[in-house]
Amino acid sequence: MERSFFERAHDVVRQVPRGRVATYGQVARLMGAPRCARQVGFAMHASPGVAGGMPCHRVVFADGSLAPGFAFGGPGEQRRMLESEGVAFLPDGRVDLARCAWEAGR
DNA sequence: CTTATGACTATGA
DNA sequence: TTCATAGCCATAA
Repeated sequence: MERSFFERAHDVVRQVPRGRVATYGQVARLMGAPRCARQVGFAMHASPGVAGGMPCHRVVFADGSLAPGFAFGGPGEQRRMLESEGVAFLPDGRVDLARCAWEAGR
């Protein structure tokens, strides 16, 4: 079975532990496509959702910003969900990558 | 084959 | 610091 780019992205995002966040570029690199951060984002959009085993809310921009136009029920909903998992936020409204950035194999 | 789109990232002003 | 633009590459038509 050939795994589409989507499925590979899903596979990597699924490995992100609770209370941790990963950047699109990081996910792309782990799946063997360091230049395909945008395609990862598109895969998230096309993902089955959190209920489908895809914690796409744990995937953020390289600077810790959350995805614009989010659709889990509202942008504030994603932040609430991440905080509920133990992710720290900065006063600017960005994720504290210095504390919650996910490292592969950990 | 080419063109258009996009939940990104890096760079410059 | 923030904002705008260019480059990147997979997928669809």
